[in-house]
Amino acid sequence: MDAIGFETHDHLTCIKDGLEAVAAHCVRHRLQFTPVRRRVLEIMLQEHRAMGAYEILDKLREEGLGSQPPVAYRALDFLVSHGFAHKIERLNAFIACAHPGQNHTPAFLICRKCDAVAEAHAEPSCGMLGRAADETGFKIEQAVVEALGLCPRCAA
Amino acid sequence: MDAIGFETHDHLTCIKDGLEAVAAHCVRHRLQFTPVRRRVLEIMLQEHRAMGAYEILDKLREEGLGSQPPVAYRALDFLVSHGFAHKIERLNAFIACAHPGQNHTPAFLICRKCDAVAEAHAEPSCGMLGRAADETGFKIEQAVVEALGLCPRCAA
DNA sequence: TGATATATGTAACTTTATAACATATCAACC
DNA sequence: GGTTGATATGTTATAAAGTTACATATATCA
Repeated sequence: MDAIGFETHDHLTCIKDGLEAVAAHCVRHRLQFTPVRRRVLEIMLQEHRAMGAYEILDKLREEGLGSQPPVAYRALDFLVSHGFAHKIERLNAFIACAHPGQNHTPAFLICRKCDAVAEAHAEPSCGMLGRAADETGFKIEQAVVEALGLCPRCAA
Repeated sequence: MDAIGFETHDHLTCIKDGLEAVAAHCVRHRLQFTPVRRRVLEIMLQEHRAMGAYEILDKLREEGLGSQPPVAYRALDFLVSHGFAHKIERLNAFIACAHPGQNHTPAFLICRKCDAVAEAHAEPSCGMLGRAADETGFKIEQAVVEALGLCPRCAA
């Protein structure tokens, strides 16, 4: 319910905390937080915006961490499948999760003017969608919720 | 709130009614419902499922109605921008609208097993998303709501 | 009928994503 | 501590999705 992304904040802390939270989660769950995976997450945390896979790949390439698409896509698959990052379907882009580790259904507010993305929380089983699913007998496992519009800054 | 798509129905009628509703809407609004646009909508109504742009293009090509990607994408842009069809972001695919002409915010229930898609109705300004938007001052103009899971048939 | 806007035809290209297979590294058991 | 099976990376090639640009045609309306 809290949206993260349109406010100023202590960015160094947010990068550090994000990385540490994921690192800790990986230790607890015996997941391999390898250099490429770590760096991809760090890049997304640093940029703090939705980035295309090839844009991330360019950064990896500069650093000698991998130069071919599968390197980026595999790291992103890992991060997304464990909830450390999300794919913004509407933008074909990826963004670091604002609540890593916590089991949640993200919803995004995407500014069409400046491309800023804020992550909010949506409960798919609630509301009209949940009701429609119940009525038809559909079992929701996952949900993509993306709102497009104008962020506070661009609306002003 | 009503989901359309997981039930059996009179399909010939649904194709005919869909085309007629769109044709009438185009007349009222002075839109050009050209042969390619009409045929693309008809293909989607006939198949009654989400189809990729290139899959639609293949059919057009067989019929001599156009052979290059822009032909399909332009027709789809027209149909989507006027609400006669929708893009399913998660599938990079398109589907005929179940309520053509009516101003609405569609929500989709997508079966991950059989790829069937049902169109329901979602009000983006309601619920948690609307609340998050209000709190941050974000102005929602459009929303993508797509639930993934199992349709009644595949769940059984 | 002429001017303007809208739609189509076509070639070339960009962006996004995956398949397939070889090599390396990890992890955990004996 | 080496062996083995699973997991991760490197690399080539290719598939799938979408756009640009520009020429031509058709519709709309004064």
